[in-house]
Amino acid sequence: MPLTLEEVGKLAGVSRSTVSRVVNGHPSVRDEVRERVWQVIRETGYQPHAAARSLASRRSQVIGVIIPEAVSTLFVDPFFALLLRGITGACNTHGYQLMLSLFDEPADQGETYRRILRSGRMDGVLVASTHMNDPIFPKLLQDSIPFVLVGRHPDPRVNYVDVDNVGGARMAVEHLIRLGHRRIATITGTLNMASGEDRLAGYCQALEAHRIPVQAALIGEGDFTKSSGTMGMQRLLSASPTAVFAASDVMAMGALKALREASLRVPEDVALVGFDDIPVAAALEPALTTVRQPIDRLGSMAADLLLNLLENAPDARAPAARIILSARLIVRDSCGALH
Amino acid sequence: MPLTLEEVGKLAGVSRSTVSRVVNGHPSVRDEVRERVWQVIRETGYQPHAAARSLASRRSQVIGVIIPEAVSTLFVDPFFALLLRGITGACNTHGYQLMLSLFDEPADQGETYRRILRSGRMDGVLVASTHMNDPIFPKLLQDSIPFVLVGRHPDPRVNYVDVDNVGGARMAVEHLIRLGHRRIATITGTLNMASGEDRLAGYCQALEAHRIPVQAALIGEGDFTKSSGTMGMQRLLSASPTAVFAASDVMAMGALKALREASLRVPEDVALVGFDDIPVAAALEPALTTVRQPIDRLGSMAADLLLNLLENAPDARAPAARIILSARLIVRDSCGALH
DNA sequence: TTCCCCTTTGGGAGCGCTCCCAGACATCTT
DNA sequence: AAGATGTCTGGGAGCGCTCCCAAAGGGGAA
Repeated sequence: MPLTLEEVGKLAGVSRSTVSRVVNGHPSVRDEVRERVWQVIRETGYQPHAAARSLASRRSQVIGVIIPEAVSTLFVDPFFALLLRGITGACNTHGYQLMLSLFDEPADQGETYRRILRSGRMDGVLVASTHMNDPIFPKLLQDSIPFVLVGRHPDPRVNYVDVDNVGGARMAVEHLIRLGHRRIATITGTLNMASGEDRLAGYCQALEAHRIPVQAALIGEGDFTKSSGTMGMQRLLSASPTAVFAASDVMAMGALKALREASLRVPEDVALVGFDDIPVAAALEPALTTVRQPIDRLGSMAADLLLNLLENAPDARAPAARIILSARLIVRDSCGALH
Repeated sequence: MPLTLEEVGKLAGVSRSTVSRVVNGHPSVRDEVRERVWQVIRETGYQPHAAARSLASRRSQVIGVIIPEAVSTLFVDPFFALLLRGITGACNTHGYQLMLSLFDEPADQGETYRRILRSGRMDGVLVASTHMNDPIFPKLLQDSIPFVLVGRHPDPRVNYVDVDNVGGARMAVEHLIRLGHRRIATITGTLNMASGEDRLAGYCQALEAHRIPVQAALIGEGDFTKSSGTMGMQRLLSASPTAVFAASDVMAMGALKALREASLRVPEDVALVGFDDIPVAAALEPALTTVRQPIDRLGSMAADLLLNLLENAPDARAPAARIILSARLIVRDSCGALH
């Protein structure tokens, strides 16, 4: 049975209200009284009751992180772990708590949505959704629940933070061009995800910037899984590319397997570049050249943005914030640059 | 401005109390009335206010997951992602929410502990701590906060779920013995973590069971990081082992690097076995033989156990539950069994 | 018929906090 | 000296729910 404000007040010889003021840092308390109250709080280990506070103040100091169903299968991807680390970092410094929801059941998404988001449990949410047409966005907008998306979104009302997928992909492909490659293939990610689209766009931009025609035969569609990388590569082999840009490291690993099976050496016969810089990329044989995303910054920026929205005047008329973090090319062995 | 019980009641022509009974499935409501109330709830999308509910009922339907500081650096490890997936699965089926806390600041751990655990925000917690002497345990016990530990703990009051690290390690080493190895080295994990200790114990047990003397020269201490695997392997080289059991796949990868640099082939010159079966283990060259833990079952079992504790009579006199899940040897190329 | 009991319903009293208003003084002002 | 400020403090009135008790009404037993 923890103490209440009232009881702390009695111990310190003041009222409930004064203790509340002290706890919340309200200035109009005499120094001497404030000190006495803190003393009691310290001695007793008093801690305000979160539910009571949130009932009375209409805010919970909790934000949610929502990872929709489609993504949660990919949850093992270190991406989410890093993202969560960035998010919790920001939460810790702002004294917020984090509620994690994986939307597992596609069936009654509406029901789950209601239970989780309309119970007043969280002040705002971060959504890590890859599908821009996820039905959650209209709902969040309609309920005017403050939210920030991790990933690009076309709706002008959506606040988001994203990595510069286009620029990252362009860097990767331009690096291959600089190394003299002209027949550069790509294995794309899922094309109805923003990251899949954007990385393909970056590939195309790089080629066009160097007046290299974009050829359908050099574009293999994948879905970010390793096996789609292998299959994509196998299909691309007939076009005999001298270099391949895989839209994710995982797919690059799949491609590597296909190349090995075709007795092609990397980078001697085919140069390979990935995207993501997952932890094993450096440990592969050959070490994978790839594009690194500042994932935990992505998380902390998204959280910062959301907390900002919550703390400062939530001015509905202000335009939505769109933050793009730049990616970085990490040159290793698989592109042949170091030979 | 969401509706309240009172307002739903007015719309349905009944009182607050009746609506509450309907929402909570209390039996003593006339069927006709119940139906009418549900009708209104469905039409209006009414959702009870979590804070009010939790204030009045003294329970929040939220459990916490605490990952202490020492571990959060390793958070990128897919272990935690899988564990979280298991946990959220169990939470979703029981209608609980999950609050995630990474204890980042070792400095004021006491302060953070208080803020997070004594605010009444969660009904119980899962602790993913690797250090058995983590100061959090005495605090949790003293505050009698229901909790379940993921990982072994000697205190008889602690409920825990763990993987059979001893048995897993023994399996791995016995497999090497069966393949004819006698000079089997090990690179240990951090030795004040239960998993580090236990895997070493399994290694020793396997040797002893086959009357092979345990030699200090064949035991290299690591700390679960890749570089400690490399360094450990380098030190062990002078003892010229024919096989190595690394207490984690990540360390096995480090060891692989050291072996390569020493121009030793795996598995021809030295057989190598890891532990964990992280996703890349299969993709390594050679594919790594390792021990697989049922990580997401670990998470779901821990959550189930905790929710059980919360839902059913929290009988303080009942002995703590200790659940051990068995591990499984995954034979691939690096141990030489397939040659 | 009268009484008792059982089912169903309504309302009061909190849960522990925040927010606001008013009161008690002390300090200025004119 | 009297009023006008200003500073600090206490208490009332909720926040939206649960829990309990009591009341209303119906049915059966005596």
